[in-house]
Formats: sequence, C-alpha cells, structure tokens
Amino acid sequence: MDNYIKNLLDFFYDFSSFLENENYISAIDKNQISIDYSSNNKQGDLATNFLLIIKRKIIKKNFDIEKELNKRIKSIEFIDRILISKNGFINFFLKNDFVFKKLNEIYNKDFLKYINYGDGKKINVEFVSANPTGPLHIAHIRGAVFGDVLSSLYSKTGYNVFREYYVNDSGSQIDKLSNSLFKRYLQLFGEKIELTEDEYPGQYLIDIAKKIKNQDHDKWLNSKEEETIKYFKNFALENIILEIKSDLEKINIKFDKFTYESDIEKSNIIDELFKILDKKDLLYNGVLEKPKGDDSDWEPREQLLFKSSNLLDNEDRALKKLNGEWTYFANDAAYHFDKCKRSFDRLVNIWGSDHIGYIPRMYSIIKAIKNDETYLKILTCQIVSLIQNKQKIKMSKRLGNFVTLADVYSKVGKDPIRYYMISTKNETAIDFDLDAVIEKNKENKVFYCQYAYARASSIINKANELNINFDDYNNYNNKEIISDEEMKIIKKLISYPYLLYQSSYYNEPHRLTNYLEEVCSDFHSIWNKGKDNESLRFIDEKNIKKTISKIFWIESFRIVLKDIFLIIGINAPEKM
RNA sequence: GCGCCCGUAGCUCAGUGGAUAGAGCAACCGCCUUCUAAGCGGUAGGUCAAAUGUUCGAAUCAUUUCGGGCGCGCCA
Repeated sequence: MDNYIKNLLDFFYDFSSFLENENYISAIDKNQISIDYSSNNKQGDLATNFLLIIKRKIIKKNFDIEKELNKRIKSIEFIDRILISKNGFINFFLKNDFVFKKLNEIYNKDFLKYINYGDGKKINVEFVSANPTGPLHIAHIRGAVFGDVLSSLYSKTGYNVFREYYVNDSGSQIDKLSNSLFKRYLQLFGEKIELTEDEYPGQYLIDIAKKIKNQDHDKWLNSKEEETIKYFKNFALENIILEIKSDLEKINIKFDKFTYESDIEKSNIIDELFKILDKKDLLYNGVLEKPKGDDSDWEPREQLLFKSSNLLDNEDRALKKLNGEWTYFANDAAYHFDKCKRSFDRLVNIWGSDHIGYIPRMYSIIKAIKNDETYLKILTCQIVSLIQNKQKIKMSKRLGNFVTLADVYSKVGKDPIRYYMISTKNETAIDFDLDAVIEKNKENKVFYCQYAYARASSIINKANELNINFDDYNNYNNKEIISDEEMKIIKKLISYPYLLYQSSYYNEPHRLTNYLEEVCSDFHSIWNKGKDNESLRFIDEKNIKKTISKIFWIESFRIVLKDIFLIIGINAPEKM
C-alpha cells in the first residue's frame, strides 16, 4: 500500500482510539474505515467514511469531533484541506507540492518500494495444465493469459514467482490418444479402421501419423503390440506438448517448469503422502454413496477413500480405481504434496470452471498436509463462449470442431487476445465475438491504449529533437502552467502504486485494464483540447518552462503505461 | 436434487457497502490547413432480473423466487 494512504489510515486508527479512550464513542470495528480515491475529484482527492462509521457510536454528544479532527489533521503534511460533505464523507485535498513530489517518484520509477507486499516470498502459480490430448483451444487461452498476467502482477508487487504447468500424461485418456494415433497411422496404409466415439478425431492426429509414416514408413504395421503402443504414446505426447509450448510462446507465455503426472507416479511421493494421511486417520476402505445425475452404470464397490468430509469437503473421495491404479485425484494430491515440499510460501492454482467441484477436495488435501487453509488459493476462470455469425458455437473435442489458440492468434494477433482475455473479471463468463474482433479493431480497446502510448511517444520524441532538458523541472512552480485536466490525470498517475497493490491483493488483473482505459481516455481528451486551442498544446517552443512541466507528466504517463503493458504482456508501440 | 458462478443501456462488459450507476461498440449530430482523427466533443439509451430484510446508506450483504452457465461415479 502506498505510504500516504497508510499514513492516513493510521491517523484515523489513532483518532478513533483516542475517541474510544476518552469515552466519546463506544468501540468500533476499525477494519470498516476505508480510504479511497474519490470518484469525483471536484469533491476532493481522497475520501473516508470515518464519520459514518462512528455516527451510531457517539456517547458524549457535547464533544465536537469535527473540530478536534480539523485541529489534528493539520499535522498531516500532505493534506491541504478537508471538506466534510452533507452525507458525512470526509474529503481530502492533497497539497499540490505533494502531488508533484509523488509524480516525481513515478518519473524516477521509484514507486515500487511502496508495493513490496509480497516481500520476496516464493509463490508457485500453476496454470493452463491442459491435458496433452490436443492443441490448446480458446477455452484454455483465458486461463493461460490470466495466470500469466497474475504472475507478472505478483512479481511486480514483490513476490518471487514460479510458473508451473502440470501435464496429465497418464491415464486412460492418454491411452485413447495413442490408440487414436495408431488408427490414423493404419488408415494411412489403407486399412479400414474407424475411431470409436470416445477417441480423438482431430486433424492434428492425422498430421502426426503422417510424420510417423514419413519417418518410419511401415515399420509399425507388424511390430510387437506392447512396443508399438509405447512408441505411439510417446510420439503423440511429445508432439502435442511441443505444439502446446509453441502456441503458448506465440502469446508470450513461458513456464519455469513442466511437471509430468507420469513422473509423480514413478516417484514414491504418493506413498509418502499416504503415510501422512494414514497417520492422521484420513484413509479408509469404504463404499461411496450413489451419485446424483446419471447413475446408469453405477454399482456399489469398496475402494480406498480419502476422508475429506472431515476436512473441507462434503463427501469422501476415491483414491484408487478398481483396477488398482491411482485415481487422477490421488496423483494430483501427490503433485500438490510435492509442491508443498518445494519450499514455496504460497501456492496458487488457476482452474477452469469445469473443475470447480474439485476445489474442496484439493483444499482438504492441503489442510491435511499443512494444516493451513490459506496456503493454497484456487482461482477459477469462467468459460469463454465463441460467437460466430452472431451464434454461440458449441465446441466439442469429440466433434473436433474446437477453435484453437493458433487459429485465433493467426486472425487477431497476440495483443488483442491478451488484452481481451484479461480485461474481464475471471469469474464472469464471456462471449468472444471473433468476427467483431477481426473486422473492427475498435472492438478491442487495446489499440485505444496503445494509441495513447504512441501519441505520447511522439511528443517525447519531438521534445528530444528540440533538445528540451527536463532536469530543471523541480525548480518550477507548476501550478500556474498545469491545467485542471492535467492535474486530474497526474493525480490518477500517482495512484498507480495503490492500483498495483490492490490488483495483486485481490488477484484481479482486470483492474489494470480498467485503469488503463480511464487514464488513456483522459490523455486523449487533453490531447484534443490542444487541437482546438493552441495554448493548450504540449510543446510550446516560446515557453520552455510550460513545455517542460507538461512533458514531465507525459513522460510519467508513458512510464505507467509501459509498466502496465509489460505486466499484461502487450507491446508498447512508439508509432502506430 | 446438490455445489459454485452469473443476471447492470440494443450488444460486450466495468462498478461488489458510499456521493448523480459508467465505458466501448451500435445509432444520431458536430470536429482534421493543427504535437498521430486507431482520436475528441455532444445527443439518445437504465424497474441494476424480482421480492423481502439488514444498514445512516444496497446494483453490492442476507433470505427467497425466476432465468442462464459450469460442475456433481473408479473419466481427466
């Protein structure tokens, strides 16, 4: 949190303690006191609800709280004056000198010291983790971008971030994948063999089969079955994972580690975890209740269960399949145990909304291991529906009609994808109208913000050409040469560190794009005022003093924009 | 049936205890002899799904109802 906001909060904590100690008011919940940037800056720069909180708690009515407040507030050096509104808000006006001092911190990129809220802690962010049974499609992009931007945001706010992808390269889905690939290979040799309904029909497996044919020719037509299956499985996985990595790189996403489920299975980490669970009396052999929904082929069977209902889940969960293999959950639990052991201070998972039902059991595992309910945080992304020809497209892997990341990338490019995917709150389901994004750039606000950056850059370049030197800036009295509109944008710029803090704290990167659009709108507006009125232009060669004070905030504006662009992973073009 | 998410302008979405509910797109009217018009200014557009409650104050919290989405076996 930026220090002056904290100072102000502390002031009101102290003030309320004073009022309580003197029995002017009864005890209040201090957490209810808030300091916010005002939505309407005519009423002030910051506001607090303090008086509203204590309103009902007043004991001694003859004590003039406002008078006492006015007296004490003078001790805060950055407050120019306060204004108490009719409805009870206390509005603060910042001193101009202070505002320019904070702007100077932005200009000197000296603001990060206020937002070191991660304090160097190690945080592991697991995201995407799409099954390697096919290329990434539109639904995966959201989680990918969200996880990546959130990670950058954590870095920015002082965390030591580790990006990780969990590859489910094991289990029956992978067997189906290699079977599908083998059938495609056989088809290339004219064999009349069809995929079953639950196998993978996408074109990508035909392409991979062709690769095998080109490389090995008919080698696998008559080989030993066991060897063949193994070969096709590895070949499919290797190729698909490579493609996934390359797709992610297209939109600038890189991981520090890919962890493979098959490696977890091979290690003894599952046994290790189970010893712990057993010691805590959380394992037993039992029969699960009959499921709701479709239960046509269900029959009661005894199996190894995790007593998650004792922890944070509403029922117990299976760990072992009837055929003796571990369930997906057992492996994933072991994987999380492994992450716990790798000395991270926090774990964050980004999951698709289709895994929401799975959250309580994973929290239960972490609680069993760490006895800490905050160690792991699972965030979910709601689905992205694709709109084409004004209609929602139902995507299905089985039908093979999903739109891939590569498709979307080739049509709109990296920046619009990233910007769009991050500008909506992760828990809102979104409709992605591909036609609109392709046809009209305007539909995507990324260009609006980048254009503001390009315009600002052109000013700076021109100033450089004119050899205008910013060093004297702090000697000037800027009040007289900065307009109200410019003051407004400057005040928004100095709130940037607080924005970073809040976005990181609430895990909400979309706050960044909201802020961007606001500040860019202000900038475009000021720019156009200079078109109508020459005296409002940024560069005036006859008045270098005025020019420098304008350029100073424009450069600060660029610094903030570039900083945000970097976090959300888009380009900062100096020309458009 | 149960769990989670959502319902805000014609469309896509912000706002999630605070002041007169916002933006973009679409519509309409203006602004390029100009530091970049991918821009700006203006007009129009709202029962914040509904009801009740909590509160000094509710789009925001609680309860209920309606509507939509995603889940709910030993799949992954």
